Amino acid sequence: MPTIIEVARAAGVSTATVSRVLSHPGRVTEGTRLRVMEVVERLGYHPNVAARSLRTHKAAKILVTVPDISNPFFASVIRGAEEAARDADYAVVLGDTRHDPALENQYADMLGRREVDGLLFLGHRLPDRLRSLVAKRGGRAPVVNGCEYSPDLGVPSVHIDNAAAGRDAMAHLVALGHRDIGIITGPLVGPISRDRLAGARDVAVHHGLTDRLRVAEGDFSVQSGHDHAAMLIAQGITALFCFSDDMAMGAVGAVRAAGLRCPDQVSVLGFDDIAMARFLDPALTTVAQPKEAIGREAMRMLLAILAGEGGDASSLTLPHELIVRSSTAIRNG
Amino acid sequence: MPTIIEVARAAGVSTATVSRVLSHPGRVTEGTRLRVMEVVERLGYHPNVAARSLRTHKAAKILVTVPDISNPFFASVIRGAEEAARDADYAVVLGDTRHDPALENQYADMLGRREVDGLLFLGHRLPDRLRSLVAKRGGRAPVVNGCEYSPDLGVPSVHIDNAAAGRDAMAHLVALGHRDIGIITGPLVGPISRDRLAGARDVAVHHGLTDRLRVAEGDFSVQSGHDHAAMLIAQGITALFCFSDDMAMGAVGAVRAAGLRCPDQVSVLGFDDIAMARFLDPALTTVAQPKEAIGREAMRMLLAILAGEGGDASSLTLPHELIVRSSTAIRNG
DNA sequence: CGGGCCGATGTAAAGGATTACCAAGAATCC
DNA sequence: GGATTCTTGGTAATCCTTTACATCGGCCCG
Repeated sequence: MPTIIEVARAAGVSTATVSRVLSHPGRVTEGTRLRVMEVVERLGYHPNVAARSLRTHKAAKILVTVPDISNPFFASVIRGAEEAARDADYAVVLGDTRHDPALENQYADMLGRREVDGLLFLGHRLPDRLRSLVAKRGGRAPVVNGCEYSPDLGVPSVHIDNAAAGRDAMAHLVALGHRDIGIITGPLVGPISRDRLAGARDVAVHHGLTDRLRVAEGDFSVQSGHDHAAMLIAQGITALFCFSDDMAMGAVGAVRAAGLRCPDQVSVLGFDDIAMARFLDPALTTVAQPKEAIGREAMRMLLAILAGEGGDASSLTLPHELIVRSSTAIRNG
Repeated sequence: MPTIIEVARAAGVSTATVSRVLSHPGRVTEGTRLRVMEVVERLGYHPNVAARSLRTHKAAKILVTVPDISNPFFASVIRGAEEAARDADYAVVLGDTRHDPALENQYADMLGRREVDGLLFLGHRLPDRLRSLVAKRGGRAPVVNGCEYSPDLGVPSVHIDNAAAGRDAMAHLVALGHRDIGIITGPLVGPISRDRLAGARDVAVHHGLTDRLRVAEGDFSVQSGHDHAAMLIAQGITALFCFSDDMAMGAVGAVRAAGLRCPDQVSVLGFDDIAMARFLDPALTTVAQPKEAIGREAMRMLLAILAGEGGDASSLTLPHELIVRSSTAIRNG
């Protein structure tokens, strides 16, 4: 493992020149550049990142925390984030927090240790440790949120218009003639679910269905979708709006388990449009989110903050789309 | 951002003592330990990782590369790996290589730059850059593979017995009376698919079905499962063995699209037992892999190599299990 | 032809922690 | 009580790069 000193010696130049060849090629003569590069190749030299990081105060790493990596929605967001990071020569450190605030804080400490340059968090909770940092530096703190939008957090974020999405979904079910509608939300501590629910409620109110709306709080997992759906079906709903495709999938299972058919007797509407949604039976009607774009744009926003670009970074709303497939149908009877 | 020097000054000790308090608490008196810790807390001191890493030659990071993070199987493996890493105070750097050898190599360079201490790769390709390293250090190189098993790679690995799994799955279909069986493999360049296929072939040969077996090479994605299944169905098969649940899901869609029913006219058998397999319609018969355990054990193996424990690390085979649900049934007519 | 400038390169000082080695005081033993 | 061993903690070298500043020619211009 050669160091810059050995390269310098072998090339007959100083370490400063070697460093410049690698980091600021424009600052050296073409001749020396070639001479040094030849030695670099021959010796297989790679600058030691710890030394570089110590000197430059940059880690070239971004921490991405996610509440549940086995949720395919988050996996896609991460993919987008990773791609954007790589394009800018940053690496992604992954933190799977399993919805655990203690783990979220533990990971957030990496920012304090300067182990990473920034944090992109996909949950809804801003780790306690970061409160003061964000309070002090506001939109200039190297912290960005993906998916959730809560202005009071003081952290820029990339997301869809969840209230509008909730309205669109609900309006679709109402338009199909459904009156007894059940909703399975995600954790209501998060603005995502609250906004979607608020949107859905708007539509219910507008159609005088306020009292007939049934709401259950799920956790985005297949299992919770299944369990809550079973309960709501027993209460006589004819349509279910689930805040994730995973839960919708569980709900379809519950419909069948109850001896009913989807969409004939119970319509099910999901959220996210994960890859397999179209291949399910019935193919899932769902609200598509631009998953990779959310990750990509959130990462870009974070990198822009790190580069000191622009004014105070603010939030970005990306478009969603209701995709009608076969899991929703006109109310039967 | 205080440094160790400021802490030392404030506590009235030398930097060496502060360092010892933090890294080797046993080497100092309880009294000084408390005194130093008090200052550490008060100042909010965190050791700078770049400096530590420069000095100790350890990055406390492991690179995990995955061909496709949006594949739920890999997501689960990563979750297990991340957990094991965290338990040992290592962080996970994520590399989504998208099956691209160039990206695999780019990520592998992180090992050369000492940016990470080890590599856990979940694909089937050992990056070129690592060839010589592995050739030289064999099982002592900080490189471990998850899922795939190829002895000729010279890299320790954690996996199931894919040949046996292939036999089990095939035997199940044959026992149900199927004779015209189609197989949709993953990329055949990888040993996973080759081993499973070999196992399946064994059973076919044993039952004199060699000539009736139809094999198509997929890529584990839902879409490829759908497309290849459509083709095989047209050739008259009555059962399909897919090497991933995603592909099985696509295959079930193709069965329906062909106007047939699963499992009545075409049985479909998957692989992995992803979370939603049981909630699909029909609930998927599949070969379960201990996904998180694979990740966890592979990470532990890697950490053991880094700790210099044990002899040459070798491979570990974890148990698989055929889970019979409703997507496979006795051959009809 | 001399001074000023500019571009290319070298010199050396950070950057912040760990730890080998050493010194000094305390405990132990005969 | 003096020699010896253990503890405890300090001194300072070291890990490897980056970069501010210094230097040194060469070139241009008056």
